[in-house]
Parts: sequence; structure tokens; C-alpha cells
Amino acid sequence: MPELPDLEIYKENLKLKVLNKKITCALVIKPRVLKQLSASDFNQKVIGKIVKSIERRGKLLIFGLSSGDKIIVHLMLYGQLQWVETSKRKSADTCLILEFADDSLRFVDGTAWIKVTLDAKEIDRVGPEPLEADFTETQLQNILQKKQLGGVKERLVDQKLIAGIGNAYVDEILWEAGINPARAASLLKDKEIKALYQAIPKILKQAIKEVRQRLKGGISGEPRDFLAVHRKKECPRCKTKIKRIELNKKGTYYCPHCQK
DNA sequence: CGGTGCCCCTGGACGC
DNA sequence: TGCGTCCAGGGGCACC
Repeated sequence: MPELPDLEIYKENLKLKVLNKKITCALVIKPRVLKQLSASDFNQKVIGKIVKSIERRGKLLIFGLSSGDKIIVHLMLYGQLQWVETSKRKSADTCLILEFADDSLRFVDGTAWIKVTLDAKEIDRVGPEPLEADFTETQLQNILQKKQLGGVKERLVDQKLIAGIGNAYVDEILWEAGINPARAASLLKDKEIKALYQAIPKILKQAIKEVRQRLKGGISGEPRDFLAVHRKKECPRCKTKIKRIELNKKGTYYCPHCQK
């Protein structure tokens, strides 16, 4: 599933493809991907409009239109973007298409879990951006300590608390900070919160670079080969065997030697 | 209002 | 090779 670094690169590369281009046609093939919105309303509001901006907010991609409307897309677990010639045969799992002059942007998902909306309020439902300068250590401390109960991992992947971190990168961040993912969030020491505060941008920025290099201008794929612990076998630092546990029904990987 | 657990769904991994 | 089975995984929502 795409997380902040993947989406950041999709955004970058999408800009080169669709910025300042007119949406000549829209096709809603699986209406269930539209959130509180009919296909005819969607078509009416986007066809003929020009894409003036592309932003990422958390795991959302936001296409700003010349009308002022915003197309807000969440790729969920399996959603993929495709940039193809409009005439190219479409696979059965294509959910929605935005057509431009010659090429189309297709939203493909076998599960049709992708969510598309025009409701700008969706954007405000997610927490602060961890790579923005205004994300402070005090903010992180509040996120971890505001409630007594709950593990540190579950807190960091809660989109209402911090935007963009998912199940893979949270493992990497906790490894970088040397913190066991099962630790109680509210009991972390100041030193550990500081380590976490530094690890978050370090891991995410590094990942953005790696993903950029690997996608080579493309808008699909989630390179994960450079990760240290998530779905890995041994710790690159100490060679200890990586442990896999389940936390909140999610596969969680950590180094029992480096993460306490 | 908060916490919990289920549901959405299928590709890919795995066992035989 | 090929068939059956299992299950990951973000977010919404019903339920208490």
C-alpha cells in the first residue's frame, strides 16, 4: 500500500503529466469508489476543467481544478495509477478514468477500495504533516501522551494524529529510533520521543529519495527493497534475526536487539 | 464520546 | 503444473 514517500513521488511525477491540462472526459466505471457522490455529479464537475495543482496530504492525492473544485483520491491498500494512451485496452479492474488530450489517468484496483471524492472536508480529517516545518517535538509528545492507553506503533499510524505513515514505514521509523513497536506510547521517555522526532523525517526523506530514484518518473509501484526491517530477515545493523509479531492485526517487524 | 471489532476484496504466497 | 486455502491490510462504521 502506498504511503507518504510513494505518494510524494506520484505527486511529483503526476505534475509533469497532467498539470495545466484539460480533463476532456471522465469515466466512472465502478461507482462504488465515489464517496457520497453520483457519477453524473462527478462527471459534470470535472469534465472540461483544467488541473491547476496537484498536492499530497497524508495519503491523499488532491487534484485542484480550474473551477476551484478538488478531486481527492485515496488509493487505500491496492489502488494503482496508470498513465496510458487513451486508446489502450483497459483491464477489468479499472475503476475510474480521467481522459486528457491524448492520454488518460486511470485508477485501477481489483478490490475497488479506492476512494474518490470532491468533498474538501476530507482533507482536514487528517493530522499534521510530519515533514512540514511546523511539526514540532511538542506536538509529537502530545500525540503520544494525550491518552494513557495505546501502543506507540498504533499511535503513529493513526491518520488523525499524524498524516501519511503506514504499516511499512512505521516499522522503519521505530527501528531507526530504537523503540520496540509494542511499547506504551504514553510511557516513552523524553529521550525516546526526541529520537522518534528525528527518525520520522529522516526515514521519510530518505525513502522519498529512494522511491524517486526507482520510479524513474513513473506513477506506480511501491519500492521496498531498501527497507531495514519491514518484511526483512535480519537486522542490517547487528545481523540479529528480525522478529515478526502482530499488533492490531497488522504484521509488525522489529529487531529485538536494537529496539527496546 | 471512546473503544472494539468487523467488513470491504483479491492477488499472491504457500501447501500438497 | 495446478488447484485449493489463507490472509494482509487502511479506513469506515455499527455497536455498546
